[in-house]
Amino acid sequence: MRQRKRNEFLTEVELEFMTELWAMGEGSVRDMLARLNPDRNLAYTSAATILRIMEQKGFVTSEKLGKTFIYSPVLEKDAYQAKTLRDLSNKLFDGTPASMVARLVDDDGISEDALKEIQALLQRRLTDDFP
Amino acid sequence: MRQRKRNEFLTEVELEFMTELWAMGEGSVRDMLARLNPDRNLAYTSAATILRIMEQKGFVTSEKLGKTFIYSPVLEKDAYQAKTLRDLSNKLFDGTPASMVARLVDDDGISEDALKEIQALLQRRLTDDFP
DNA sequence: TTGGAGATGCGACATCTTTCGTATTTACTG
DNA sequence: CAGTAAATACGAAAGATGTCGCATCTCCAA
Repeated sequence: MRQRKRNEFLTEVELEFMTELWAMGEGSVRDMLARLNPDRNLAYTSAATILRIMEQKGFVTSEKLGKTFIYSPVLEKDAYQAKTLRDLSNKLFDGTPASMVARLVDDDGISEDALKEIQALLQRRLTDDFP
Repeated sequence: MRQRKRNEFLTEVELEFMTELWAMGEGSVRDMLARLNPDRNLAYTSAATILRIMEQKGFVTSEKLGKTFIYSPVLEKDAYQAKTLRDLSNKLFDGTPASMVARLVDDDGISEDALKEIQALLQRRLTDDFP
């Protein structure tokens, strides 16, 4: 299999696909198409191509079942989330995660419930890990 | 001036430039080049092109001083940070900012002081804006 | 065992990004 | 007021992404 240049981050469409794959656990091209928004109108071959490239990039693996490839994520969603946050923190928040949370919390779009949830989360982390 | 298609997010290089522009407040092509890592070795015309395109996209404005354009950010860093976080939350964290903080806080790198600082900020935000 | 439905492989094309070289314009200075 | 150093404008090339059509391959049901 030809190896593609490895960019460690997913492109727009790759993230769209990976999100479904994380939710499904695994799936074929048909499974993927069934999950995409019907308005998406993506050709079967396009979806197949995208998955094939994602495999070449190392984001997914495949296993043949009958004549169909079943794709699975290589990286867990948690791990990818953490990696993305680290990258964003470095590139846009001077490498200080705290400033990232600060900005998040300052955002007008955030609800009171979300804030309270975050607060509880912090409280738990503080009492558990720094007693 | 020709208008470019507006993608509301900065590309890799555009973010690199915008970061310097946010730090400088404003600056010419020369100012930008002076701030980039010396190993970067970017041609003067490349930097000029990037800034021109950023203006076409609406990320910066310019003002002529003598024969030189002085560029300024249109969007403040805070606002762009918030926007980026909102987008990331939607695309990778099911639209729940709390899950984003959860992932962040699970990371070992964050200090107790940082956590406490955030907690204080949250407390203030909750009591001030949701009395 | 074989014909065909359905899957994969691949090349092509349009668009966007990043980079640069060349051509042109411009505003000081002598 | 002209010459020139320095700036801008523009086109092009190389690589990445997103999409699709066509060619080929492959099971399995009759």
